[in-house]
Amino acid sequence: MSPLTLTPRALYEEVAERLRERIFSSQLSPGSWIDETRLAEEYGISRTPLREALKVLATEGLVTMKMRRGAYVTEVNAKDQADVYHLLSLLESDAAGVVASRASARELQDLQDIHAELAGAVGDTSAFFAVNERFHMRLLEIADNRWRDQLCADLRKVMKLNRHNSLLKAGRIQESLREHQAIMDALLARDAALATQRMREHFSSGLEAAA
Amino acid sequence: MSPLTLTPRALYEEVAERLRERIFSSQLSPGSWIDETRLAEEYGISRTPLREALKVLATEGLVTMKMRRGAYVTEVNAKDQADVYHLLSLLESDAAGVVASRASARELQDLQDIHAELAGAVGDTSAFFAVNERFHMRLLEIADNRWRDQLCADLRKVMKLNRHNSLLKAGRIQESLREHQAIMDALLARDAALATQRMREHFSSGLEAAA
DNA sequence: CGCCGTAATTATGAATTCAAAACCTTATTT
DNA sequence: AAATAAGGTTTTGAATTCATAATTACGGCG
Repeated sequence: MSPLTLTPRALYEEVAERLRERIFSSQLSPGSWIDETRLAEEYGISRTPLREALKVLATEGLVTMKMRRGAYVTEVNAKDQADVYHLLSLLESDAAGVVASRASARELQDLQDIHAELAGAVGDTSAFFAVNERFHMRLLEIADNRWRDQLCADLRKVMKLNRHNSLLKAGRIQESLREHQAIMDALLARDAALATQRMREHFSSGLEAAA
Repeated sequence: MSPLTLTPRALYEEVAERLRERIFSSQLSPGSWIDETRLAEEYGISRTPLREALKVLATEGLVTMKMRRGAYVTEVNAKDQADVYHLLSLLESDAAGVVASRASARELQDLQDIHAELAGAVGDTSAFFAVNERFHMRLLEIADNRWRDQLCADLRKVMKLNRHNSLLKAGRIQESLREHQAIMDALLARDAALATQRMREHFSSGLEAAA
């Protein structure tokens, strides 16, 4: 069976995504050599798209290419995680401020609807996670900066794929909901500075919970 | 004795660099299609390393890959330009705050040295540009977040796609120098909030000058 | 017993080949 | 004459092949 036959995205992108997951879940451990031939065979593809994916990952900094000796997994340590989280917080907090200033009434209503869903999903952890993700996504969408969207998506991948540093701890659901409420209040009040600050606090407490 | 000089970096990197130059000099203009076959022939190489280079550029945002129709030079409209600039401002301003809080005396001295160089290069526009670039680079380096470094580098490349929106207008040299001085003062005073604010203002006036 | 030099093996980097999708031209039909 | 269907051409994406660098294995030698 070939799981890669029908590809909505380019093959090299698909492969890059799979490799990222392996890297962040430590199936490909930091510092280790990446065996092109073995992986290509395992995925049932040739080395060509795999090598393209590796070069993409090298540009992203996840992989280090050594001349004539192949690709090695770059180490993503605790500091890296913290650094990425910091950037995510910075970008999304700013987005919250933009939304508070410029969102239409309709868009704020959208967010409020999602927030209501979130409140209703307190019992179901995985549903809560999913709705939470949607809230943040929609917020970014409304902030209307496709470059930021891309950056945040990439950064979130880094965070999400490390199982030990989930963006949202199970035990924090009630607290997280309250923080979201506070953010919504600031957005509805059109207070950009407050929305920014509360989003930053939201991220900040997420970090403490992860520590 | 050293054949390393013949292959200082990988071929695909060399090609990527050449393509960047062509893009920045508008020999490859935004929106235009990139003819793999023609370019490979022109460089006297096969399509394989050229395609690898294109994928790297796509990751950087300079090039857009369209499924089954090849590579196109990314087109950045005025809004894109503003959006990217906003992110650059956000990230570098935050970096300035971090530097103010955490830089060692030695590192601040480094910045001051570069700043002194900058002051000495007021007469030579291209030298001023180069030193200015170095100042910002060094600041990021000291902020010590390799993920941000990468993001900023990529965003700056995207800014360079539009020749008319240089990050630093020739006519603003004196003003720019004063702003750098103000930033340095805040850094030396270890005032993170002030450093952040002044860096944001520095970017803000750059945007006005570009408009 | 260990060290070095050389042959064999393996892996990388790049060219070439190949299948299929997109495109372009042309001719046919209404 | 316009629309469109057919066929041929170009171009992309990916597999395969090939040359060379690097690593390993082996054997002779000190």
